[in-house]
Amino acid sequence: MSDARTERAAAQRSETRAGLLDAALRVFSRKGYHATSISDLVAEAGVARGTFYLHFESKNQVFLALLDALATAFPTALRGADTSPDAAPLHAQLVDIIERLLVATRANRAVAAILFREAFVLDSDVQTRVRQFEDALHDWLTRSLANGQRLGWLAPHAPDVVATALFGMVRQAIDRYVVSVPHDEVDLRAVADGLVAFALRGLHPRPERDP
Amino acid sequence: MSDARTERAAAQRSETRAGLLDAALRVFSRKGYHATSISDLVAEAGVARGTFYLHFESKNQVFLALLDALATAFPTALRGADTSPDAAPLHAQLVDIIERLLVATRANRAVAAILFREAFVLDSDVQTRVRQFEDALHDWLTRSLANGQRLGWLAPHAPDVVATALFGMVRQAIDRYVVSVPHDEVDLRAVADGLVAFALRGLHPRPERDP
Amino acid sequence: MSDARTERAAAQRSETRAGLLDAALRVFSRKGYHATSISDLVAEAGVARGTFYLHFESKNQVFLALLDALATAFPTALRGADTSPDAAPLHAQLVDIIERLLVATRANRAVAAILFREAFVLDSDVQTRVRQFEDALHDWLTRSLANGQRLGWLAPHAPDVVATALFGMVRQAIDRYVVSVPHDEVDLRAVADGLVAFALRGLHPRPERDP
Amino acid sequence: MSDARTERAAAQRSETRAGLLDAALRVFSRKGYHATSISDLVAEAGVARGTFYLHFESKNQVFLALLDALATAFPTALRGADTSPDAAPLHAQLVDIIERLLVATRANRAVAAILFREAFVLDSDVQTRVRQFEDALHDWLTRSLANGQRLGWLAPHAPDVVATALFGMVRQAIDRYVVSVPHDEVDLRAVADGLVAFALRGLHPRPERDP
DNA sequence: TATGAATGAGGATTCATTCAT
DNA sequence: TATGAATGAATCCTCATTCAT
Repeated sequence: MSDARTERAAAQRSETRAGLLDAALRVFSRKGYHATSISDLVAEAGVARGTFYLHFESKNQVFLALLDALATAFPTALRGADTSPDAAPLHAQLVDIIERLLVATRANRAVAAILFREAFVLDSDVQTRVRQFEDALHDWLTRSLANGQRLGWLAPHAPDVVATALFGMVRQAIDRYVVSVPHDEVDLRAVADGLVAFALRGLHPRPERDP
Repeated sequence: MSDARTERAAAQRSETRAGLLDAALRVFSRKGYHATSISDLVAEAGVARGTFYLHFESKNQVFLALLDALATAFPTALRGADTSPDAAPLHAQLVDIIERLLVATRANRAVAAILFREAFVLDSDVQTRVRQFEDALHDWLTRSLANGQRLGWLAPHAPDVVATALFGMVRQAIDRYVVSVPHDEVDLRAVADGLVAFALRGLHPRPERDP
Repeated sequence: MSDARTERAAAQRSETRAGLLDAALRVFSRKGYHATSISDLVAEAGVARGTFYLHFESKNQVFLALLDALATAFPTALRGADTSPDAAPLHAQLVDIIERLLVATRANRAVAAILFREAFVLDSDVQTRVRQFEDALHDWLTRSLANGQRLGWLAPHAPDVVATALFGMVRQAIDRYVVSVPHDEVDLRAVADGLVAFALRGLHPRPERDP
Repeated sequence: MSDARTERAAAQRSETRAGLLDAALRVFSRKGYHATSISDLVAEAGVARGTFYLHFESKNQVFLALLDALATAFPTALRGADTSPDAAPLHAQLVDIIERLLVATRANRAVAAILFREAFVLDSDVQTRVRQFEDALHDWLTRSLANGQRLGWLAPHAPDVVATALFGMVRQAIDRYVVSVPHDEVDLRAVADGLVAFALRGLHPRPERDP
């Protein structure tokens, strides 16, 4: 009974929670995760200190909640890429994927900044989660590379090392062209194109092109 | 006057300082920079709290002192590489340089760990210093690439993006094969070789090899 | 919304603050300002250390808050004096004013003690405030004396020196008869009378009275 | 035996002690007593920290040693005044005494500053000594005044109050015209003259002068 | 006697967290 | 559910004092 009242309360509750997440995003962007105190959070959100603990156990849980948004945005963005065999050639497909990745990250710039720069001051359980995600990604990359080599699609470099290299390339590109840049003034398609071109062709001048 | 006494005092002083630096290295490795308190430091070094402040102004200064060791080790290591024109071919030279870089980093693993993982919780002046170093390195890389392209030695990719990619590759390799690995069980020459091969040739299977 | 809760909270807050001020008054009286630590304060008030910083920024702010009480009591006390032209003769009026001054000071004995004895260990901004107040008072006294001399009401002594002397007289009287005396056992009217008599007539035996 | 060596050692010892006292005077003048640390003292004196404790038990003892100089200078200065019955008239004699007092204080300005402004942060035994000195002076003044009144030389005001007033007058004059003034730019004879004139004649315009 | 490195008690301050309302 | 005053553990840092040389 009194469903209306219950519903209303639930709505208000999730509103408060959303307000806290919004505020967190803003303060984290401004001061960084580590330098932000619970006081800063509740002040920005305009709620009482105690209210925070009704919704989150700790600052880490806030970050995890924000991370969920990123974790959702990523697959969504990538799912939009057309990877069917008869679509664009490999190069264009890869550029498309990388660009979507960069754009999705830019939409969650503040979270990405924490993830890349302050992961090590997060609680150890969050660190574990992040590390697991990275490991999973690295393993998937390594297997994909090994597979591509077996099929003759890729040059036969050490898969583990190349996976590491690819991961580092993209990570640094995100840091440089997305996280460190205050506004959306970088052409991410050009960046994606440059990365893919380099990753596919390498720095060696191609002798066969000369003639 | 009384040089003997003065000398002995100075010796004792620098011994204590060295002990503090050693202890810092150990505790930072174990708990991370941010999670380490001055209490932890002096407990590990076996000196009184006040003694710390006799030698360092703050935890940041300790890190800077440790960083100096790394900053010294790097050029020394790289100077050993033979980069004369008639030495080994480019590939072998690059492998040599990268390997020396990785080895030198391994010798200062704890400092590198802080540098890569916790740079953002260091004092802003240290952050500035680190950022300046990275920027200088990036600029040098970019200019070198542009130069190599003009001379026809390198493929014409976007220099800024490629510099970013190269930086990220090496950084991630250091993180994965040096910092994250507790003991010296990784063959860094193999890693260096893999990185250089990938960076020079790219992932594309080489058509000219097919026939 | 929920005015009752907010009001109650505010009441509790100002109660705690008052308790801290009360405690401060007691401890300052007992140990002096400089010798009192924040620990002493909170122990006397029976609150936690952190609570102190919820209400005051520093020990200095506590003193300033106590000083406000004195700064309020003074004008109030003096306003009670009847200084209309057709009231009592000058001598009686002056005695009344000085007595009210001494009584008001006695009601804030602990603060006066700090003000007179430990002003120089207070923060420099408090020192500045105190010094400004003293300077203003000295200037007012000097101008009043010069004025009285021009009108023929006062003997033609050097106004600046006499202002200094008057200030010192009252100050020392406060120190001796108010601050240094634990209880209210001094007849402040008699003190005021003695001061005024001396200040008006001087030590010289009055020749004209002899005959 | 070896008297020469012993003597030389004693000479050096008292030289070090004198150097510390000199340094103390300088630093106290610059930073005030309370704000001066032992470190400041030994740094200014150019000796080691331990050396300080070979000569003084504490900062308080340094101040006491400096106070001795003042305690010696005072009687010396006053002894120079000609107080024989057939010398100058009372007024002139008093001016002479007060001026000598002010001048002697000016020669020991730094010590006087501490005495007047920071007496309450000194050790309790020093406080006791200072208080005893003040009490003795007050008692002597009171007795002298009572005596003068009995002999008809002085007007019959309350001796205790007048003693307090006189003490405060001089004290404040010292504070204003000696301690607070950086250089010797005040005409202390004029100040002494103003004080004595005021103390003898009072503020009341003298009716007998009018005709 | 002089040195100066080391000591550690003591003080200030912050901030995540609790709990009565 | 929301509030916000209170808590107190944890941390940084200073400085008078000691003591081996």
